[in-house]
Amino acid sequence: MISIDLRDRRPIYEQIIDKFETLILKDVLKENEPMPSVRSLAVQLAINPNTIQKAYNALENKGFIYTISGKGSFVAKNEQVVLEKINELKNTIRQLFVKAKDYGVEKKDILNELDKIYKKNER
Amino acid sequence: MISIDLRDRRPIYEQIIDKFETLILKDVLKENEPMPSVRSLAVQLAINPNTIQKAYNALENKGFIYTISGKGSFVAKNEQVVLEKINELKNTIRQLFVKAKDYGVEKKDILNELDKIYKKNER
Amino acid sequence: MISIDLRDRRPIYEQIIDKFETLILKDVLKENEPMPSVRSLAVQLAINPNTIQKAYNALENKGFIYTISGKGSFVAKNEQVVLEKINELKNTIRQLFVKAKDYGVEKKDILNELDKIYKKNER
Amino acid sequence: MISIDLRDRRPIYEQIIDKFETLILKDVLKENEPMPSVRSLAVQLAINPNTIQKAYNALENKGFIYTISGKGSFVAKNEQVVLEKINELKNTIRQLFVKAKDYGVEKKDILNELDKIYKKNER
DNA sequence: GTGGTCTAGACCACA
DNA sequence: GTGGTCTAGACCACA
Repeated sequence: MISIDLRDRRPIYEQIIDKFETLILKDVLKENEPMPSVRSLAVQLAINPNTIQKAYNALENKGFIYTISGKGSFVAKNEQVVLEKINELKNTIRQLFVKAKDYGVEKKDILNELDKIYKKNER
Repeated sequence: MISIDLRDRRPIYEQIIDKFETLILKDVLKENEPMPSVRSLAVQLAINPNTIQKAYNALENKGFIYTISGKGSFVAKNEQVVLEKINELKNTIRQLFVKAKDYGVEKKDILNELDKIYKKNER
Repeated sequence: MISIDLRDRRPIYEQIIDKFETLILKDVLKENEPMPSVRSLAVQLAINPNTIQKAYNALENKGFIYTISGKGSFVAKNEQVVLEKINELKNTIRQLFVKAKDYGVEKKDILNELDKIYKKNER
Repeated sequence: MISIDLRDRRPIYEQIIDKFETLILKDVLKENEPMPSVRSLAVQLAINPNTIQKAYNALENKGFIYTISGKGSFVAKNEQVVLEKINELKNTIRQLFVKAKDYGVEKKDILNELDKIYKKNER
């Protein structure tokens, strides 16, 4: 489910956070579903448990998971977190549009990219 | 011309690289124009010359500037580098479109953002 | 494994880059093998860690090693890098052949040198 | 006759030395022929006269030119210098052959390169 | 004056 | 422990 790219320049715990955020936002991991235990994931990825713990703590702080001590961690996915994340994404996209315009990229080129992803008559 | 944001989490030398890349790509700095000297920029930004040097080396490796030892550094801006950079930008944008679709963002929302930057009837 | 020649006119960091490139291309250092840590190599060669760091950064940029921050650096050796390096070498040799011809060196003299290295009936 | 590549990473005076050595060794500049005056070359190349002077001094030290004060510099080309230079070149070539063998380049590949320069039945 | 290299030494994030 | 960044400061070659 989760894999780590050692060649990736980002720190491991950040990659883990990112992977789980994506899985939760894509609804692959549903609300209240149990997260893999810190230990099992550490073994599976051949990574120090401290690193996994650090990632889980961050995910909890951000509101993506909740922990019941003695039972484990579970997917939280409150609606507010999802909206925040989507807004953040829109902002990033808008900034890149500004950059693109500055560099002389034409509007039609971007529309072209957009149509590759959202097919022609899709919403 | 150049300023450093100490609150920015990125390292100083990376901010400098980024600033100059943008200035060169936006054609604010024209081909063969002299770059500020390492020392003068270091004084102006109140930063150690080694840090500036590191940024300039990276800019030279990437093909944005060329250096004549004993004379200074100058804007290179070969066409290939510009095209590469623009392609890279388009790729990033496409990946974000995929992410947006995955998260359930609708096409019209993105078009909306696009029209904020490239006004309605602009190319 | 690695040694520095202080009489060599090339800067220290360049010598280090060169030594490791050779070890990797000769397959003395195999893929994914750990590189000596920056600090340990600095102690061993009695050289400042910054200088080693500079060499390792260059090796990473060139694709010879990859770095996991907090864990260390490892031999990358992707096939493309090897091929590039070999091509570069062939080009250098060809240019020297041109120079030799210009200077009036005869073909048999070069063949003679070649046979000293690749023994008579070797491939 | 002479041109400088500002993008070349080698110092200017070294490029000048190299260019003249080549011209003399190729017999383009014949013995006792006058060298361009320091001033005229400085103007022509838009370079500081000190830099030209430094190159001429080096060429004189190496035995490629001789100077008659008040009259100018002239091509020397003594036979010994030529032989030294050719030997140096052969050594460089031999070292590259060793490197090539180490990297797994086959003998026939090098012979192939050689035949590109010295046509098939040439001496 | 200009860039290039190097040292000594510090502090930080990450594993 | 490991790499990454940065400072202060020195010395050198080159123009």
